[in-house]
Amino acid sequence: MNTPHPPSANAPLQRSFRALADPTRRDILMLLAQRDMTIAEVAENFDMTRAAVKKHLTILRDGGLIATQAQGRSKINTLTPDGLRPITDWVSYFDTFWDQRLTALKDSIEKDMQ
Amino acid sequence: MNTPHPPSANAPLQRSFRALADPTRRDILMLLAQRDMTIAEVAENFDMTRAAVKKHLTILRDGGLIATQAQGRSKINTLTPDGLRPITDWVSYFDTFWDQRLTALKDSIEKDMQ
DNA sequence: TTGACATGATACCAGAAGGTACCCCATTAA
DNA sequence: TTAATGGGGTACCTTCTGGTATCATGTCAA
Repeated sequence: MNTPHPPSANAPLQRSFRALADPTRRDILMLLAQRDMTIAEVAENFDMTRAAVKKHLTILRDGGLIATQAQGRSKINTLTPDGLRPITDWVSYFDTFWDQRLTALKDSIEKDMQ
Repeated sequence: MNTPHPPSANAPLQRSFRALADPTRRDILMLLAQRDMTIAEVAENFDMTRAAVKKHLTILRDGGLIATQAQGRSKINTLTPDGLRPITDWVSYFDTFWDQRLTALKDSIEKDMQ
């Protein structure tokens, strides 16, 4: 077995991708992109129990996509500004590899045609 | 329950996110970004059976991230050029919502300060 | 044709994931 | 003080997921 590539062995990255892998969680992010909400408010938008929504929020929090601030007995869930950073970073890293490969391929074709 | 947002109710998007949610599959993508490989060649790079790698490749294929071309009794796995498109599209869509929200927030603060 | 080899397919298993139900704690309002 | 309300935690269930083992299929070479 080879050593895995640095980016994918990255635990925070894994938590980010995991958080985005569920459609309900992506919906929650869209809701919170419009305004901050308490857990109960988020739960009103879904056909599942508050406990289930809470689990999703915890996973989003682990993925660094949202943050929580206590306010009295309520807890406000807020989008984290740079929460998607690990994802976009991975995508650009990947694109770099991919581009290098395409460039190398093009070069070798050009060399063959000489 | 509200109607889910269009982007997250999107089945291809879900398959893309699901494909990227596993670190092994992201490693496979990195490998294929460097050169095309048969199933056996990909499997050489991991400490798991060929069957397991095959499953990962199938999921990557479902996610539109790789394509397969038969060559004799081998099957070459190739990266799909625009495979990450659903992901990047979702991210920009999300950023749009987020930006609108930030802009609205800034406006209301400015209004309050008048 | 026969054997070797790359892949495909299926059954099966253990653990993770998404969900519910239920109970407890803290805070707020009457 | 008391009741209602927002939230946390845990136990439990079902389904999905990642993995193995095993057998079947197709293709190439001798």
